[in-house]
Amino acid sequence: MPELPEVEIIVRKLSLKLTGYEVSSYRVLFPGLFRNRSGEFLEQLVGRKIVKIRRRGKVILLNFDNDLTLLCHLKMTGQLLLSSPQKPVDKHTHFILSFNNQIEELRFRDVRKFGSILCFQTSETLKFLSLGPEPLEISLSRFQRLFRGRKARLKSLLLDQNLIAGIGNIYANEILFEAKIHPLLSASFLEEGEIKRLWKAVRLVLKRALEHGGSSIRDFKDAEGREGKFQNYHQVYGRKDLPCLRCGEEIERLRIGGRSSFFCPQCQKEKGESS
DNA sequence: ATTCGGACCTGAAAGC
DNA sequence: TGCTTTCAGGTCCGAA
Repeated sequence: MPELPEVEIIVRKLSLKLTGYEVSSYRVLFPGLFRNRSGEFLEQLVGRKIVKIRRRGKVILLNFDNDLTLLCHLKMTGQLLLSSPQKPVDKHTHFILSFNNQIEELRFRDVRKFGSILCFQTSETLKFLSLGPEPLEISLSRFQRLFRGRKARLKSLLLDQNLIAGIGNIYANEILFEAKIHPLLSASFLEEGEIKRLWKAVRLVLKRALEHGGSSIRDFKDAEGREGKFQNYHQVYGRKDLPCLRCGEEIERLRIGGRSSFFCPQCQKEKGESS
């Protein structure tokens, strides 16, 4: 469910609330959540303090003061929720981290169970992450270099986390609309001006999404259980057959690499060869 | 080298 | 009403 803006919203709140807290106990309700038997490290978290919580792409990293890190990926329906320990635990809650300050605990909830947590040495972190640059930090010139010599469809490249980290299906669609580029366009056909538009669109769309607290289509909730509002501002995602908000043409839907792709055939003209 | 489909899961919504 | 099909903010793997 969550892409860069949603994950960032969660991380900001967790960082504010949990930094400095000391772990008092933990509960694993669904052991499959921990891959590579990394759950064996969990015992070492008890008595340790959280020193930093950060995001890299769509990944959430909780750093503890003994060189251990929890790496969380929410995949489609994962949630990290701050909750009162008194609140009943529902059947989709798979992991709970409790703190000495007993006012709030952290619960990992995930209906579809695609999400995962790894626990390992902080210094090993880089070995687990082969992610491309951050979309809000990359310079225009480096952004241009990303697409050099790439023949794949632009839409698929935007979703490639090794190329650029954090963009998912909603924002890839919205970014291409903002940049007025057809989703089937091969990256090698991108012109200089289009790349610049794309770079600007990436920044604009992600920043706007952040300002509106992310997109809640069905599952996304922030760390305090609140929904985002950016879904109310989507231009194309989920709007098949509805009029384009810019020109009135009907929004179309295609399948590209197995993912729904929404675009305006008028605003995002297909030019030349693309597939 | 790419691209595609399927797998991993559950549940909501749409279709009949 | 109820049964069936389709679809979903992600990624990984193996087969064409």
